[in-house]
Amino acid sequence: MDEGINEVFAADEEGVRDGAGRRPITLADVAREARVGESTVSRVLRSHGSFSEKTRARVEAAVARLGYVPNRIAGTLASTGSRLIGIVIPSLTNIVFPDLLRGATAALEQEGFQSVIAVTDYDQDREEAVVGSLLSWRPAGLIVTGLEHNPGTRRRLLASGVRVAELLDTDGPGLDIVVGYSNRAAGEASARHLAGRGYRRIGYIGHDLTKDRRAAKRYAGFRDALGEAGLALVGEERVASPSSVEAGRHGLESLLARVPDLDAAYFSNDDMALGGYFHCLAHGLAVPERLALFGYNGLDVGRLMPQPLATIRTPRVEAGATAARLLCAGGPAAVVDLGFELIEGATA
Amino acid sequence: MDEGINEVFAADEEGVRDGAGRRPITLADVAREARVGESTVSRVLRSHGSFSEKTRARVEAAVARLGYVPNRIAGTLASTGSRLIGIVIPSLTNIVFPDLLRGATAALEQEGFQSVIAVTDYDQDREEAVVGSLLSWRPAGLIVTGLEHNPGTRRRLLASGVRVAELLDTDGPGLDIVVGYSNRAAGEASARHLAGRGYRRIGYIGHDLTKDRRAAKRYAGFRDALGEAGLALVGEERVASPSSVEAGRHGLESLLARVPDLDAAYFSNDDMALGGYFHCLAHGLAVPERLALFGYNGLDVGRLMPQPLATIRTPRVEAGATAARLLCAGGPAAVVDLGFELIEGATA
DNA sequence: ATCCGGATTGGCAGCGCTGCCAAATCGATG
DNA sequence: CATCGATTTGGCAGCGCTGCCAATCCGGAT
Repeated sequence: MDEGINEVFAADEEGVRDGAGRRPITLADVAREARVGESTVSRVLRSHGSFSEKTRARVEAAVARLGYVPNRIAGTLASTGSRLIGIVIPSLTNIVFPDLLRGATAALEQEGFQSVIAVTDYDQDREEAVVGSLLSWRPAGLIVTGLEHNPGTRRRLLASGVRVAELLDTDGPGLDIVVGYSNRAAGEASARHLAGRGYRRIGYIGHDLTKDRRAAKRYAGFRDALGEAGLALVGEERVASPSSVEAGRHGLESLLARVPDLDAAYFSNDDMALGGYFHCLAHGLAVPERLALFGYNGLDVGRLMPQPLATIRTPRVEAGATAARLLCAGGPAAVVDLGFELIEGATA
Repeated sequence: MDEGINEVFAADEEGVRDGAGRRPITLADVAREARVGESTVSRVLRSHGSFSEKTRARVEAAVARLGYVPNRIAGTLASTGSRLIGIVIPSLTNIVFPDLLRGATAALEQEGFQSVIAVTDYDQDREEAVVGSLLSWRPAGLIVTGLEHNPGTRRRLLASGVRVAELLDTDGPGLDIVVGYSNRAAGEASARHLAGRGYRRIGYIGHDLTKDRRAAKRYAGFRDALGEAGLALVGEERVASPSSVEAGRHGLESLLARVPDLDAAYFSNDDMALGGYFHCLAHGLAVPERLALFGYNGLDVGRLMPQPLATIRTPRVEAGATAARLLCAGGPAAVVDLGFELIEGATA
């Protein structure tokens, strides 16, 4: 009867895989198969505009028969706005960024958006490059991490006219939407907590602060609040590598070698603190009697340690989700401070 | 002189942000500004075909002056193959999948490809949906996790004619490219190791095996190899939740309540094992004398514990990178077994 | 039977770019 | 100064879809 269906595997009878010679099926093929116009097929597939029930059935039957998959590349080009959101994160090694992704992609999906992800390795030049690369997909919005960007990145972001959400930091001016919490205040809160508990010989173990600006802000806040309490860091150890359990363990070891009478250690994050805890366990240092430990992020693992880690819980998943929703909603520029929660734990 | 440059912020003098009225800059604008043809601009920007040095300079100047960002949506539609690879992973909560992403995106970027990521939450129906969604971007290839897919997913994958790489499992037939290692063999090796060390009352602590098929294969291999050694599991605990430190800690606690004389615990992965280790620490159970622990994945954290975790290191980053390279290379279907490495550690 | 308003439908011009092909240009040669 | 091959360039037809607009259809009112 109809030749349409024979076109499915046009010029390629060899079945599975190797569609080399197979012409891809387009909306026009579906229209021909269903004996309706192209725009009708388009309307039915997007449930947009009006069409009769009978037409819907015919189109859907044709789609099923041909195994048609709409081409979103073409769809996006033809329509005005894209349904894409670009997400730029510094790292995939630290679980906080997958957390952020998780919140964002879940919310995005609900709104019918797709996300494209790029990783900068904490390098601002790479950030500029990946922002350029993401912008070339003409996204409806961009989610980036932190407020610090090099001038090229800022220029591109601004010039593109694309909505931008900056995440996980509220200490400074934002470009558009800002969702997060104050890293500075988190550092301060940590210092006040340790000082209030009576610790006096406090040290810092951190990773590369020139790249991780948020960790640098926590460090600054911590130092300042310590100063206000009449205290000062009695020692610090910065490892050159990214944060890790290993860096925390070795960092604490080095610091203790130099400052044996340390009574509390503030770590740049929970991974580092976990490493420090392992060092204490391995060397029989009583926590927190001999040495108190304080982290940052509030990872699950800290809660499950024999002694729950004293730390600050940050709403990472929520930040991703909130940013995604705000971008989709298209409201005005805004700063959303989600706050953080100090967890007393048992290590400090 | 030339009106081109005045078009940059056409109809919008108010500067920064809110490009509402601003007409996006297209390749045609650049061509006009540089006083060359569109195809010349296209050639220069892609360094493809031939053009004089003088022309290159003029085009680049025009691009810089206008702040032009190529539109890859249009570029992809116009050219034949896309430079997109879709990546489907079950979860972002477990660090192994970000590891895989890391390897894949790094390799992909080097080859000039962009990746689009989707998460299934270990749900085969969601996998089918996200595969469909990714296919609508007409990717050059797809990276999926595992070999088990529901019939709809397989059909879509096959029908699309797109290259597919299935990762982290070699125990079964693949669709096209397969990169990973045998989970079954990993389970067997773990069992042989424990049996060889003289452990006799061995238990299993795992998460939801109906969803995580690879963990199920390790479990099966473990049981079988135990059987060959004349042993059997003396108890097992399956938590309904996804794997986590918490699940491991509570799982071991429950199991020990039921089987107090357990002498070794095999966990579905390192996160679970870490939880188990914490339980032992918290309750003063000597490891490995009173209870031996064995994990899976070879996470960094296991290596840094006071006693390094006995586990199996899996090449996750390498698997991602290898799959990406094979997809880009476009060679024939293949199975690449990257193997795994048993780490003796000190907990078993 | 005729007319009317709303529901439904099809045609077609782009979206911004690439790929093809023909035209123009250049430089060296006869 | 004409000629020829190689290099460089521009024009334009799509890629597959959406959005607009005009055409058609339908059922009830006149």
